[in-house]
Amino acid sequence: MVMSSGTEPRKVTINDVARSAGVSRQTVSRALNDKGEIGGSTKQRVLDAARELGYRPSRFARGLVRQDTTTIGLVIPDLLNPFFTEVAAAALEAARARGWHVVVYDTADRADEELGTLEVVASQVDAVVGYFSCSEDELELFTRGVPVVLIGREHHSARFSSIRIDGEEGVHAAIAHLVAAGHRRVGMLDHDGRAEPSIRREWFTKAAAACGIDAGRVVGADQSADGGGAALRTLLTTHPDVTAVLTFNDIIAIGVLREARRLGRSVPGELAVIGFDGLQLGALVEPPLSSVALDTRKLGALAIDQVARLLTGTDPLGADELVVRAELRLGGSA
Amino acid sequence: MVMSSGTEPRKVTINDVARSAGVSRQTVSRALNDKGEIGGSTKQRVLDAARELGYRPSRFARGLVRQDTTTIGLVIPDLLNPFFTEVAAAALEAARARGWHVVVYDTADRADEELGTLEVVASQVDAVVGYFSCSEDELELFTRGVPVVLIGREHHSARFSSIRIDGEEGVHAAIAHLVAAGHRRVGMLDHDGRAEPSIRREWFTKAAAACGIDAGRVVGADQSADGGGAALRTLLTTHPDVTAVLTFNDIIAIGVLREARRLGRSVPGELAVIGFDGLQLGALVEPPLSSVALDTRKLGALAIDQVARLLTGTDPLGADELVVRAELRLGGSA
DNA sequence: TTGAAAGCGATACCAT
DNA sequence: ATGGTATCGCTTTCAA
Repeated sequence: MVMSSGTEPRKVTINDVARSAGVSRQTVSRALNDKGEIGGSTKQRVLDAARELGYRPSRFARGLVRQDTTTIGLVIPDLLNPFFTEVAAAALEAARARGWHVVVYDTADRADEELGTLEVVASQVDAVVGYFSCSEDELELFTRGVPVVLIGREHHSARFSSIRIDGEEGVHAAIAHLVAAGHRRVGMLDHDGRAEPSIRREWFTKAAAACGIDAGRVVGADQSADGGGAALRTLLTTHPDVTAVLTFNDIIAIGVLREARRLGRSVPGELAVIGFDGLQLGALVEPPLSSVALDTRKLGALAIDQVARLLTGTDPLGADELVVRAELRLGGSA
Repeated sequence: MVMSSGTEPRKVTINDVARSAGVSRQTVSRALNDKGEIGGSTKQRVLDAARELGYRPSRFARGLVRQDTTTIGLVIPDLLNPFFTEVAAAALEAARARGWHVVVYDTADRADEELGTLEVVASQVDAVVGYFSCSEDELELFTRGVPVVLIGREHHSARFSSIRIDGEEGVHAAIAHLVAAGHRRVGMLDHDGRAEPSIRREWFTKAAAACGIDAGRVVGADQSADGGGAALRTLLTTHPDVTAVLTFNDIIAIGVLREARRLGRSVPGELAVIGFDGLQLGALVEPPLSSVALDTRKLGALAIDQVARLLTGTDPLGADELVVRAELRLGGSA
């Protein structure tokens, strides 16, 4: 265990162990892998030699010959965002159940570095799962050959699978709930879309129409609690008459709750709030957040399941099965 | 790109590409790795063939020969716990800066599976970082040869490094702050220690003594918001006279805030609350949580830094440098 | 510019 | 029970 001073601790290989124990490589291999067909004393001698030398089998050499170990890459925009944390935890759990390894990459919302990351990721894993902000063409280019499963984003190329989030019914239920409670002027805090309005906003618009209320009170919000607070102020300025608000996600909603408190506006009395995502975090705030809730565990599990099918070649799930439906979960904020 | 039906999509190797392009393996290698010494047209032909066949270099074969790519294993008890999320995010960021890959393992607080996980982890990575509940002997046994950096836990064996969390001053500041505000009966919600009281409780005891107040009002709490709420009830039963409370961590403190609200006890008026960890989450609740705050980014960065030293053989940081000091950060809850 | 051959570090298959 | 040899897929070194 003592290193000869001045020497680089060069990697100890199976050959070193074999030599030291006075046996052949294969015997070493047998001893270390608990295969039978080896004498007890020999085995012990090998094990001792291995420990003595501090031998660690190379995962590369091993992976090269036994083509098992599956590793998937999980790409997340921001692990500090509780929603992604939940998805990541779910994916980790599902992968773990299969004995897979998961390399996590937090792209830190840096779209500029995303492609570079993606290329590296793709070269290191058997499949990629997650959220990407780049175009499909770019995705395709930088993940050549690797199965890719997108979460919460539609795909057009057949190269990809995606887990769709269907919040249409849930949002409808939310709006219906608000309307039933007497609300007529319901606002929405959408996310700060770079371009088009979000699909969640479309659900809002549709539900509003179905419930016979106006859907024009919309402002954009940065995806953070602070962003939610700021957006609420804007909304109350541009549309002082709103009595309820639906938000793009729970983080924004939580910011709204906080801001409402600061403004002295009681929730749900003077302002009803419904978020989207159903984060566990929503139960910690006051009042507990009502939300169009997603089953994040199912989200992660589905993604991993689809990866498994893609990897093994067994019939992949169809688009209709790759859906997680959101449903209204009442807290106390609406 | 069309697969002959009925055939297993057997792995495409560099040889297939070489054959298809009518060149040798090494030429293919050159083309793919952007080495010079290759004709433009040849290169293009190879690239085309590779794309055509859907060729992906084996990461094992590649890793075997160029011994670069470093992968570290991050072991976390529960990714859904915001504290560990923050640490994980920090470690990911630090690793990313070095171009390392991080395989994340969420042991889901299952001590029974931890050793098995550990053994697998150790065989798949170049170093291991994280939180472990097993003994050092077990750790040593199941991570033979791999550098290990423990976070927030002392080590005795020289085999390990650890990042120490020093909250002594911070806790002292917290207690001093409470005492200065007139509090004399300060309780503590420690974690539900399996055995000894936590080190954080020791800090509390010490600080209380220094400030001349009693440190006997302590009850254990499960590490969750609900646990914090329940513990507060217990505390108020056993020690109805407390006017302030320090908690083992922020999650517990947040549960306390919620429970206090339910009990109609105003914070900080009728009950001052100070947590530990300084989670970002603390800013989202009402009132914003005062906390003995840890620099989680530094925590992660230090761990990764030490791993780097261990891996390269450059002088590792000493125990005195592997410390993250906590400091009191006032929110509004105390 | 290209190719042949020699590893990288392990396991598997077949002898003995 | 043990060892020899081929092999996994790729890069590097050295010739041509």
